[in-house]
Amino acid sequence: MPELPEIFLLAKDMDKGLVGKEIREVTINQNKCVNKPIESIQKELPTETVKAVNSHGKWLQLELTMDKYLLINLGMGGDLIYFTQTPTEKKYQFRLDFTDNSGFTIRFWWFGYVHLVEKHELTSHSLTSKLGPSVYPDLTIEQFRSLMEKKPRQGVKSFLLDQKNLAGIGNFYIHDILFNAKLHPLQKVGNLSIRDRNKLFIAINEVFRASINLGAADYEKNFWGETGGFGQDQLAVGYKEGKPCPNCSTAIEKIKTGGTSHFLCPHCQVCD
DNA sequence: CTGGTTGTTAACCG
DNA sequence: ACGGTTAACAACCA
Repeated sequence: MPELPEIFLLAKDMDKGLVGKEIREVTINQNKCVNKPIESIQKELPTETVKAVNSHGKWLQLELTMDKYLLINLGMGGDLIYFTQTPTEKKYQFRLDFTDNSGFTIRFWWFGYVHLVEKHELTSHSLTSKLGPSVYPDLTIEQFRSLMEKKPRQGVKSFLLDQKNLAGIGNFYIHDILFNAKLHPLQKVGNLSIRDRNKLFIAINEVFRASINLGAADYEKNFWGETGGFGQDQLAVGYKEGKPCPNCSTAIEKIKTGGTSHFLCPHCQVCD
């Protein structure tokens, strides 16, 4: 559940369901996803209690007692699912059991991370300390404008996907965000008018709000193991090569933008 | 068997 | 230094 809508909802559900629970046991089936030896994590985590769960972009942050933090990234596809007695999922890389016999399992489709850090290490943690602000729901238009002013030469797609600028946008939602703002992915940030910048800000909020309202992406599972209601049917141009643009009926094109492909309407989204 | 993919980083190039 | 492009990680699907 890699992008912001999925992680945002997961953090909310985890905060609702896990605060106050005490960790009894940790199971790690893939040592590459953790940042310390398995034995030291299994020694450190038990007796810790969950204080709060927050999200930052595509990262989950479990705040524990004793100033420890568990930082989780589900990589490219993956789920984190709650259980009350025994896990509902059979395959998992990471599992946490609480003293009340509930717990959760984490399964990565591709590579993900579960890092245990001290509070004072948060500012030096290489994977999260350089993240920009989450794009939803608290980012203001003023912050968004000043971030863009720092990167005038970057292409707008590359700008939005770079987590050091803004945290949370990924390759699934980027197509419709740029379509809603009527922008070409390779347009330089510095060439965007004030109106373009405002439209882009609104587009990000519209797309993410629409997905969150439907329970996020339908290709991922939430904390309770249920899939969301936002899928390709809810997208305007993403993954719709050859279908008519909902705005002007021109056939949607699939183009290469660097290493990834991008779906756009060649009539509505043009580059200067 | 081949190619593509919702994420992230490092290495390389101009 | 900066932005763009690739490869690697390694799992699943068409």
